[in-house]
Amino acid sequence: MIKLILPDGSTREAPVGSRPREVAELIGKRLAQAAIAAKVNDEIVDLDREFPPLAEARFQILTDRDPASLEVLRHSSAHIMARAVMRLFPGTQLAFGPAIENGFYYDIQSPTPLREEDFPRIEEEMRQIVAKAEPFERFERSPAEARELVAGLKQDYKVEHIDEGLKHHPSLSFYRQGEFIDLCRGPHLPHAGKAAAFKLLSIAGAYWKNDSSRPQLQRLYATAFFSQKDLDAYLKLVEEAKKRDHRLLGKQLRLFTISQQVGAGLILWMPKGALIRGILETYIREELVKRGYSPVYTPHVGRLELYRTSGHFPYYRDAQFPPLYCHPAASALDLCQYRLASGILDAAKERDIGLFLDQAQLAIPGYREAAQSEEKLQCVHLFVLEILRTMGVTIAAYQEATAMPERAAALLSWLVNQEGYLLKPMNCPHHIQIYKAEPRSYRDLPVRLAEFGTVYRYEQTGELSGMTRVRGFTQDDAHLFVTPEQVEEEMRANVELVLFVLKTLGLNDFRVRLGLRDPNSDKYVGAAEDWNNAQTALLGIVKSLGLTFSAEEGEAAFYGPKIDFVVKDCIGREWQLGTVQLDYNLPKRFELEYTGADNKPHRPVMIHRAPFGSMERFMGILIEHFNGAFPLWLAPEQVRVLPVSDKFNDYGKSVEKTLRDAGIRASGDYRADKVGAKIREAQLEKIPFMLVVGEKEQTAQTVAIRHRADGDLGAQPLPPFIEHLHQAIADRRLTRQ
RNA sequence: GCUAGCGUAGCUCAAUGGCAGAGCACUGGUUUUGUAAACCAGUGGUUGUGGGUUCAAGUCCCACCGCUAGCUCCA
Repeated sequence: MIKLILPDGSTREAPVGSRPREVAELIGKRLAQAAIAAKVNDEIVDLDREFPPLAEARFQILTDRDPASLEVLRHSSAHIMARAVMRLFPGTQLAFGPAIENGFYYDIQSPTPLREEDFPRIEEEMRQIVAKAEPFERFERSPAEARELVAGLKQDYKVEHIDEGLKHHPSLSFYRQGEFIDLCRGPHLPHAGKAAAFKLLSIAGAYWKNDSSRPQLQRLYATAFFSQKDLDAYLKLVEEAKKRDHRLLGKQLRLFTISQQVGAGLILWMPKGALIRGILETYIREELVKRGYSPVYTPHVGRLELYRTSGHFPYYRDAQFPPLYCHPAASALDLCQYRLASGILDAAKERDIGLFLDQAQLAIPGYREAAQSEEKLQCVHLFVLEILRTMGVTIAAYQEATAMPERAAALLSWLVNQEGYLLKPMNCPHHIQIYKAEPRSYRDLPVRLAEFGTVYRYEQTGELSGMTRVRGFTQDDAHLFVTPEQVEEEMRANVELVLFVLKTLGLNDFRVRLGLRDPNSDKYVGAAEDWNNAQTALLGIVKSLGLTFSAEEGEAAFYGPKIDFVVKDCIGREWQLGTVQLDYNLPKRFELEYTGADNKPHRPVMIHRAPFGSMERFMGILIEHFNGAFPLWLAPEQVRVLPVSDKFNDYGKSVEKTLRDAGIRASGDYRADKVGAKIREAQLEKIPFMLVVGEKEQTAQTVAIRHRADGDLGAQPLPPFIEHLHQAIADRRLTRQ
């Protein structure tokens, strides 16, 4: 017998080999009917799963009121969807089909690609399946039997998955639903009839096992609820959220624009957006001065050699605007050098570099057809010789070299002597040169150099998105050069600065991510010991500040670990805003020093940090956060004066002038429109205050105040109203009161 | 970059392969207005770009550019 402890504390005995469903029936018929799944200790299991051989366990029947049931429903809905697709598109291969935050998906590969037009048919087929209310039956097989079973079903991805990941499991579970059998861990609904409300949402590509070198499948996104009412409410919520989209509001409120003529991913800040940005910059600049930062200015380009030294140019080669070389042959030779230096590559890397060379439009004769070996390098080599000959360039060391690495080195030594520039992808190398411009003593540290530095990164086309992912952006950047002893205090102060900034703007819905190195990856530079020290230091800081955070391997920068502040946009995508990063690597690469108290040279540690992250992304998120209704201190237009008719335009203009003289961003609407129309327009522009002026106000020398959210607030003389505005602005108030 | 979809006036959207349209905005006029849209008239287009099929292309085909969703990437 197993002793079950129910949520209310009561206990029940259940024989070994019995199932949750039987217990539910004993408790009550209605409960058994409403049951979706059960929770045994902390595990969610099928109603028909035998109890494990335990002496006692916490036990709970889950109904559609438990949030955990929703996940079960969605997982089962994924099976139902896959079954429907299999019926309509015979020969479809199935991959993974999990429940996700607001629904579920299934990755599939059908002989004919699915399109959104197919959704109604699929949904209809799903309804047919649901109407039959067939049970989900669980059974187990050994890995070898399981492999045979899925191979017999002609499910190649499932076979591959067993071979790659599951073959060492003692036993694998399957679920059968009518003719449909799927390898699956479960748990599932008792029967398909419980899947009351579902909707297919979108279709997109997704790589098999999230690996871009593997085949790309079709991912069908959908969602499911226990009732149509819940589904409708969810869909409505999504629709409402989409109205906050900064791309939409940015256009409506004329905050920014993107022109195809200027280029994709390049933000043009319109006057109103620029005004808000200016206020934010002033705000943070004042804060930095208080905190001992030194503002600096540096150019938008730098010598290539600088970025070779920092590592940015070679490391992010394919995510940068092409280098600007003065010599006409240098761009081509640079690409050839890059390829030669890369050596012989595996298939995945060869594909990537091939794509990169295609994108750079470097057509090396015979390269594509050449075997994946020394042969490809030979093509590059012959191409280099051709360039040297036709362009009249002599590189003696190259011509003399016999081995490919030697040739790559010879080319590089020619290239580094060429005049070449890079649009700066990072500000740190420039700030480092300012640090190096004078000898530094331990007494000078920390040196804190701050700049609104504009950087350029050639993001993949598919990544560009409004203001949140762009190709040119301005970081509210700073680099701190500190002694090892100062690291902790300075890191802490910067994390606190980020928290302060977020709080000022009411951005409370963020998460903290501790980005750590993936020890199995080769993409990180620097000594393991430095990494460990840095990571331990960061961990200590987030812990001591009492922040809830998630430590994530593989999320570090290539030169050091970081603490990121991540928020969600209106459609639920996550974006990194503020960041604080620790770096032992660049000080080494640039041989930074300060003189210690012992009169000997020491190496400083660098901290990279940006509380907003990028002005563009921050602005995008802020637009959505405020739904375009910026608080008074940020509103591009704070007050609009609305004369009731043009008889009162003169009085309106005097009110407007008084406001402007008091430093308020005010305008007036003196068109021959009714006041209702003027109000409507000001409301749509989300202007915080409207001042209606007519006969009464002119006579009494007052203004009738209307707030965009709170409506008519009655008449008041101008001076106290201005005083109120001044106070709210000074306090950076987020609400009217 | 990849998969799927999309691109018509400043904005939101119409238009069986058969004369490119509406509303809003804008301009001019009338109205003199009291808390979310007064009325009349007018301007506005090489249908993203370039090719092709066709008697005829916004519509069909190809390439490129851009946008959207997701995947991969993200200093």
